[in-house]
Amino acid sequence: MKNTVQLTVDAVVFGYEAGNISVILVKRKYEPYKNAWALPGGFVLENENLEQAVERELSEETGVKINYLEQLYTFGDLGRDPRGRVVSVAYFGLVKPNAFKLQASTDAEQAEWFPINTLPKLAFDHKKIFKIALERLQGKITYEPIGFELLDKKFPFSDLEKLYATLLGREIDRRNFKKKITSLKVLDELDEKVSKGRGRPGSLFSFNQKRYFELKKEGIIFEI
Amino acid sequence: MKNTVQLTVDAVVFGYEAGNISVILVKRKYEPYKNAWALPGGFVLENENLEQAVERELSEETGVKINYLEQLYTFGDLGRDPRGRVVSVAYFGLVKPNAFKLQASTDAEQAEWFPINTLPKLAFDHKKIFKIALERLQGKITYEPIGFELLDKKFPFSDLEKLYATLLGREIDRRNFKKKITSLKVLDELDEKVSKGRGRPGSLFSFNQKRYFELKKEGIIFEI
DNA sequence: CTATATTTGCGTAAATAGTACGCATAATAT
DNA sequence: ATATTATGCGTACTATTTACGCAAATATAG
Repeated sequence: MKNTVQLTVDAVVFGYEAGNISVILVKRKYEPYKNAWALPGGFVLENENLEQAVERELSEETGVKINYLEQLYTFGDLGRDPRGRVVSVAYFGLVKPNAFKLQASTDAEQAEWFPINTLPKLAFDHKKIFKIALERLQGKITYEPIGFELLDKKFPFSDLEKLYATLLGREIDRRNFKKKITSLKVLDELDEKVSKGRGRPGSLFSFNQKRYFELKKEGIIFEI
Repeated sequence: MKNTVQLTVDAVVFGYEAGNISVILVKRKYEPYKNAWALPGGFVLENENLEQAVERELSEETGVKINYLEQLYTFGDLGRDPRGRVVSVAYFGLVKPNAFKLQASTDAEQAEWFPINTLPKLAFDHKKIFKIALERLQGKITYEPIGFELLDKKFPFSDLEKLYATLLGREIDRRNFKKKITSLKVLDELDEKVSKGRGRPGSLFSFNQKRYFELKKEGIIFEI
């Protein structure tokens, strides 16, 4: 029998609502790092795949319904966990706004959304994992469509625009942005209008799923 | 003590020479898959990081001097290894042509370069790992400069052109390609000329390292 | 009730980048 | 000499991106 290691999975799950990008953290119940905030995750069981492990841990610890999940990176440095050689396979997840409500009721392990610019101190090397996940999120928007996994089923165009502006960290020209998105033919304009208080009410849009996943497969290059 | 797994690293190392992209394979000496070809790799020792493990295995099994190495993906499905629960962290590597000579002398484990379109049957799920690595290689050339890690220090422009044509799997217009590369200011034209038998001799070029890594950092979008 | 602020929606001109070629030049092979 | 092969430079055409003007529909302040 060869030298063995303990294997965990951790998830960086992003959500977007009202111009804010947030991430799910859980408060640890046990040592090490008892009471510290950490990414949801835990040990992989002997009869489950890595993806199954992440989904199980997410459902146990946060109750959130994940909309998109992909492997991010594997962290295996010596000394990253005081319990010994623990290697963690990190995942990257996105959820839709309605999942925001779910977590409020789930207090089993105390899970909370934190806006990404006001994170508390994190356990283990989770700060590093989070940073890499954020880079991935920001990188993704330049080479594939994003939004379907983060926005509600129906949304005003300005929601999509704000999502991009937030992720890019700068303003974008609404008119050119709309032209670009329109040329991709990825949005369906609905008949409904919605008013957000002041200003002219706007149409609601939804993603055309077929077209959306076609684009994702092709790998669009999306220069805003 | 929690449930544990065995941890391995595997490397998909690409090299490029004379219009051919090749990958290093080693012939297995022991069961399982004795005498089958496989990606170089092996068990991670208890006192080394993942990167150290790949570099050690590569040097032990192939003697090749790796020029670039990044983590690719982690494979942890149940049943991927007959020895039990073995999780493999795969790496993606690139080497320069001069490393081609090195391996010829290293027969310890019998390591060989195989052109990527004439691979033998591979052990474990290494075919799948290879496929993902190849996609990564092909994907990389559209969003960051590539070539420095694969070409000799000095090379005629046609080498770079052929590399791109090979990776893209189609012909490219030399004149437009040169215009594009020139506009990136990433090449230094040397005074030397080189003749390849027939045809007009061409200047030798070298990558401007400073500029090259700047571009890589920015993440260019490189539509050929 | 009117004026102003706010947000959406449509359009057009200028600048930039990408594509498709033509053709001269410098070597080797016949 | 003449053909063949590979390099090198240029130019016209097309598509995409960027910058910005302005009208329309609503809420709110006075």
